[in-house]
Amino acid sequence: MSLKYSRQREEIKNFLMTRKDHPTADVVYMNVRKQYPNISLGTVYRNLTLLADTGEILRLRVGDGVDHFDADTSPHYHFICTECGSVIDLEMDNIDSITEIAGMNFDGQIKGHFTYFHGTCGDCCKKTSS
Amino acid sequence: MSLKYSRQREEIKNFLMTRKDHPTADVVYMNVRKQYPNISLGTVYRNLTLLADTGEILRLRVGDGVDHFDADTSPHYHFICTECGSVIDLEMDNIDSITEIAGMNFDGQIKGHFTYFHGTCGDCCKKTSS
DNA sequence: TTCCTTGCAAATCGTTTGCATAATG
DNA sequence: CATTATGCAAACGATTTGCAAGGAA
Repeated sequence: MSLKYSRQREEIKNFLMTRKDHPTADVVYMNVRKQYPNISLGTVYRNLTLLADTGEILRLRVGDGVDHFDADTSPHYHFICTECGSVIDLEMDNIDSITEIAGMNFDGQIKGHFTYFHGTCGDCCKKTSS
Repeated sequence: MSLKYSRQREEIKNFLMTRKDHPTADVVYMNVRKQYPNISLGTVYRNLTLLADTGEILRLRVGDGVDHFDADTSPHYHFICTECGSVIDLEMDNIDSITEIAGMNFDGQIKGHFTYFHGTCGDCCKKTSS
């Protein structure tokens, strides 16, 4: 089952690369529709899944019940604002050591971890204090 | 909107306290039904949400698309086996320092983090190697 | 009697899938 | 030509909700 080119998939990936706010499938759909008005939500979902499976994009499960997607596949962490729901990249030191810490008293094999931070983002801090 | 006693809620919480495998709402429903055959799934969901909101239980979003629930509200971490999907408690040192690390270059306010470890559990390691 | 809780069923939401047709290699 | 991708609509699974009736304070 080799992949064949598709303009839709290309456009989906291009759109994702222009955004650093980790859009949901629906947001991708809304935007790609500007270029391809006939594209269907199903096609968007199929291609997002395809791109995530091949490792070209990341599927983020931030805990709000909706999947978010990220074209930046380099290792990094995310922050979710509990006020406005925005998903923001964090620039921080590597914390892979926690995987070792977790494995110390565990008899299985730990391969990695999913971590996301939560709190109030910069913008929402200003709104609240004003 | 103060809470009123309900046998169903009591039984749901009691059942959760007997399990350390972090059941889903459906599993809770199946089991509580043994005591209360007429209980509805809706009631189970309503009470699980209620108990989670009051902090009496934890709602775990482990990334498999289904919510899991935990009556152990003491701070601890979870491991999810990618083979069998089981959710297991981890006994490990505190890693709250990662919240500080994450906050160093961030202008918002980080309140905490959700971390899930994944890999192959002890049982599945044995199965695979045999 | 007030108001929270229940059971039931219908509704919702995000996502997946079947199918006939279109596009790619 | 063989196969993958598409659009559309229907199907799905988990969870939520409206409502009339039941139970707690």
